[in-house]
Amino acid sequence: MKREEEEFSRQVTALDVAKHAGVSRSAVSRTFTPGASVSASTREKVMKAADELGYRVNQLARSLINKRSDLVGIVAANMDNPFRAQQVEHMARELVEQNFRPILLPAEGEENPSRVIGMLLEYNVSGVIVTSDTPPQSICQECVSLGVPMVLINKGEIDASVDRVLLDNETSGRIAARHLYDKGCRQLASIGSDKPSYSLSVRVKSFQAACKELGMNAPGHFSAPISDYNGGFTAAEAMLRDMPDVDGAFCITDYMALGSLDYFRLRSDRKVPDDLKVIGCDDILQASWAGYDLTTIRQDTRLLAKQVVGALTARFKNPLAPPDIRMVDVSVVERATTKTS
Amino acid sequence: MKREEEEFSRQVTALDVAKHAGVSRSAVSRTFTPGASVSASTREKVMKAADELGYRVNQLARSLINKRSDLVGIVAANMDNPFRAQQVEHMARELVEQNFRPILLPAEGEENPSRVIGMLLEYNVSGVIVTSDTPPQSICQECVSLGVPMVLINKGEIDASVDRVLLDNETSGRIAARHLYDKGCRQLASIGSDKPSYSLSVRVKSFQAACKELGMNAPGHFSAPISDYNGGFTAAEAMLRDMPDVDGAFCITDYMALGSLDYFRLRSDRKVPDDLKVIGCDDILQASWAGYDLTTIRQDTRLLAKQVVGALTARFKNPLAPPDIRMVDVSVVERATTKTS
DNA sequence: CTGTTAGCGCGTTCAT
DNA sequence: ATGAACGCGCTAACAG
Repeated sequence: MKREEEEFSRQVTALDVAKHAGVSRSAVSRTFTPGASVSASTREKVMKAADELGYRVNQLARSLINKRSDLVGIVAANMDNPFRAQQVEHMARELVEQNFRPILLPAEGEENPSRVIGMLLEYNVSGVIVTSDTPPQSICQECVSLGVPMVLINKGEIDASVDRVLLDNETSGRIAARHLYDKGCRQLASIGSDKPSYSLSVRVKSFQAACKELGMNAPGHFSAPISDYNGGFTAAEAMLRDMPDVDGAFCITDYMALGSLDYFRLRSDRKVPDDLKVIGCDDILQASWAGYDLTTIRQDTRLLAKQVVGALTARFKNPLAPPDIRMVDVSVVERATTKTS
Repeated sequence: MKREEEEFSRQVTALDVAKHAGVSRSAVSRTFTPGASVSASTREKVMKAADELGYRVNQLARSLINKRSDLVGIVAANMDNPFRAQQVEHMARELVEQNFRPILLPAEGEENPSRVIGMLLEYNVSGVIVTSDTPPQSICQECVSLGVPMVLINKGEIDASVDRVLLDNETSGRIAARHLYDKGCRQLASIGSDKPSYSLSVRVKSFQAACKELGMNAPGHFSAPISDYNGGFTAAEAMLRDMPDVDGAFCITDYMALGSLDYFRLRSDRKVPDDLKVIGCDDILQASWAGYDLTTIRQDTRLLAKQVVGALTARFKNPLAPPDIRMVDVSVVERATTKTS
């Protein structure tokens, strides 16, 4: 079935197959073009010849005509964050599933954005997905102004007419406040980042609003330069110092929550959940580890990925449609850090 | 400088630039071809016109001629493992740096390998990088038999004539044994996976050999189905049950070590490092977290990435060279889990 | 339903 | 150094 003799010869082309099958080049092309009209007999002949020769369509040549490469750029940063890594993996998986090819472009802030832009534009990517704490503005603007379909994940501050997928941050904050309240906490605080992204600041604001509605004192807010483990660690320290009577904390990401939990356990005398209850957001894998067992608000990254790719394909079909904003539902996963004694 | 009026018009081509600059199309082509001969004056004219029109070379068309797409497939699985995620990120970064485009293909075991192979071959990838606990054999074989340059990371069992980059697993195991010995441990054990990859089994074997050389009892070995957090957790349980006098453990990956540490802390009365010392391997980010503070053997993923891309480019230059095997040095990072009291 | 023809955007001869 | 012509592998529009 397979012949391996021509390792270093030129790749087999549609013409080769055509000759071998005794048909025309177009017949071959049509056989491999989804919506085409070929008789069953010729199709069979072509398939046989193609199989014997080990023929594969050259998508590069095809996309030169179709004007769509089916390449999709994933611009991602902060992949040390487990949530981000999982996001990227599921996105890539979903893209492959839908017959797109994910090309991964790591990009921290504004580090060599021109190179990334070049990769995107010179390869005629069909679309771009951006997921990053600090999305590279210049990349987004360039794509938008050139009409390259783009989907932003959990970004809201960019006012441009761009498709977005975001989890229900509004509800997340409210759920967090409500959950802590139900568990008997009355002195709440939130732990976040100095320069929060849109998503993260919405979480804090809705958390604060919900606290007010529930008739609690205005919650404290403590933040660190970066929303990672160390950030959670240091913010937790600040919290206990400046707000000693805190009895419930909402960490805007699980990644920070892990740091906070370790601070409480290792550097303070507060016992979680007895003296202090903690709730996070994202439901990263680590949250379910026995060492943390963190109550959190789940974002289903698999669903998120589906929504993102869905938004992208919708945009392909209708490039002129108004910007699409999709919301992903959230739900509480109750674990040990908010248990009542 | 930039003109954004033609969002939905066809992309600007080299011919457009040629007309605009009053030169021939070849002149434009030459201007954007690294090793070409163009006079400074025409080059300047071309550049000006290109800039005004927002021209960018169409790499897809270019690669149709060059027969090299500069696309490099990264076939990766188990990206929940932080070490793997970091590896992928650094690889992608290095590839972009070297002007390749990483296309990310998540692949667990033998799940739809034909789709992945299609993505690789139909897009004429210049090369493939494989990193996975369970590398999809069929993909590798297909690529090898078709002469697609491939680099395997930390894989050794595949005998084919393929380039490989591996960290010094041999030394890792010896260092682990020696380090535990130096810290006063005498009853050692290793924690690993039921079906270890090449790398992981070498680590265990060299660990055992080193124990013997040091005159210690033969170390125990305990394993779990998967080399992840939960695997480390359950293997630790088995270890304490079957080998109660153990005083030093070598976890073949940090990912497992985290699970083991949590088991010791939460489900046993052994104190680390007083009753039991632990050393891991990889130096993932979590190992440095205050909650774990794990002594480990570092693999520099940045360096690894450089080696991988280096091996790939070397292969491009000389397709017929004998298989290249590159070793990455390791070093101990001493933290709390092996401290002496 | 089939084969023929004409490009897609580009690099590279081959003359000048 | 420069322009004209050709071809990379493929699809689409056109005739039969």
